[in-house]
Amino acid sequence: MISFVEENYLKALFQLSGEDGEVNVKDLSEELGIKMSTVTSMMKKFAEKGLVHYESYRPLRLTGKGKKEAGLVLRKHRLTEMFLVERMGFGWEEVHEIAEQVEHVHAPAFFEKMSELLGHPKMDPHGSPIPDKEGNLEWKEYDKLSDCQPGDRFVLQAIMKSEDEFLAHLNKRDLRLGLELHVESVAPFDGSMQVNYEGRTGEVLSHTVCERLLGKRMGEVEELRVEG
Amino acid sequence: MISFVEENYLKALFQLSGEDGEVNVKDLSEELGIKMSTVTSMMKKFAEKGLVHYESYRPLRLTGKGKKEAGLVLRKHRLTEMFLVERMGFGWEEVHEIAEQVEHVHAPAFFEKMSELLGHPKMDPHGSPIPDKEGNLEWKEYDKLSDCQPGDRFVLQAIMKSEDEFLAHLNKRDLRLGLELHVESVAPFDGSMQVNYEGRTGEVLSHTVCERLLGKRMGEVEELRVEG
DNA sequence: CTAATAAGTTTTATTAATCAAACAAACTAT
DNA sequence: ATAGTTTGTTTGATTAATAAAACTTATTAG
Repeated sequence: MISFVEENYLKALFQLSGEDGEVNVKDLSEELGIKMSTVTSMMKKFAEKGLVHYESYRPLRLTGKGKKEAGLVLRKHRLTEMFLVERMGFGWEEVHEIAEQVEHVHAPAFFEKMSELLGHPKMDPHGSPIPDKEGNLEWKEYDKLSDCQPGDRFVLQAIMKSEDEFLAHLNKRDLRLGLELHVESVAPFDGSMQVNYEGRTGEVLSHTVCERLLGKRMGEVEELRVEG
Repeated sequence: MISFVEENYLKALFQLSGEDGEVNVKDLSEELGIKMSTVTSMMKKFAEKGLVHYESYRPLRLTGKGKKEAGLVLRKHRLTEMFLVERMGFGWEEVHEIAEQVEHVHAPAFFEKMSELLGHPKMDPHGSPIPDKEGNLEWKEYDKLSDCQPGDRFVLQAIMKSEDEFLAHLNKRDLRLGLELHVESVAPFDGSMQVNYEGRTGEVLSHTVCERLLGKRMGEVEELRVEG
């Protein structure tokens, strides 16, 4: 049986995984608010259980099994959030904390019922995907904001490597999932972008940030293209 | 903060408390499926925290604070059960297990929302009372089946000192909350009763059992009485 | 290329929850 | 009342999750 604590490690590993799937002990430690020494011991246990690939002094990587288990936790979290909003009348701000608790309930029928009552959603309302019953997450092909051109519109739907510090950075700029951005200009020198969105005008985002913002790119003339 | 495990001890203590409020270490141990030695140490900790009155070799008794905390756990459990049935479409048989998990969620707003959506019920559908937000259980004045006379009707609404062995005894006889019994006869010798209910005729219940079955007694002529 | 710094690991220790085994008190039945 | 049984306690050990401190490896800035 997978414990409360283990579920939290798994979820954090999953969310900190970037494109290469690598996670640093430090980031994991900070995300969970737990000392690195503790994380190291836990990761050795996880390696024993076949949940992560672990080698001393190298970054961590979830195994297939680890990804699946982590996906199941994320599924419980996202279904709970949606259920709280759509069926119980909570506001989106309130639900994260509650879902952090409910996601650790061991009762598959409970979450399947939620899924059923919500019409088996594959996405939450912000476009974040909900893993399926097997814990598999369909990684839809997101575009990166950093690949956009001046004039493009872009809907922010997911975040790569969402550790707390990064989320705080986005929060300070009122950037949240579901938002539509307009790319104003791109600096050829460092790849930083100037964008407009919901009230904010001329906000500058560094290339590092833009690379980690995922979503749907809609070029200026997209609507005019002919299919095929 | 009160832990998962502690909440289970509290709920069990509450449910095993009889009229005198006393609970044996043995019963608690069996109810929880935990060795007596472990229970003893835990009860010392509980005494430190002011949750039980503890003296070596004497029965346990919840303190006021203990009763309150236990009441809050029971509230979470009962509200969850009702919510699962009335708002999520589960059957009554399925919900106990799930509620055993959900009751340990630390999120007051979650349970208050359930209560609100259910119209702040004071009773669950079987007549078991739901403690209020402060954990206080309004001990309505139940009648005991053992105080009934031949000819009386009696609605079973609660059970005193509900340890597993006793519940199994009731289960074997298809006795469950919400049932209406008819008292056929009472043996003057040992106080055992012969009762009829839902299909069963002439079922004999010992005095010991009848003393622990609580509910509403409706004498033959109750309806004819004048108020005051 | 080093020296300094950052990241990661090891070792030792603590706390919570548990059990087994040995022991002690309380109850019971003749 | 006393022997036998049941109930409760103590002690010693175990496992999971954690931290502090000392140590090692990796990265980076001159």
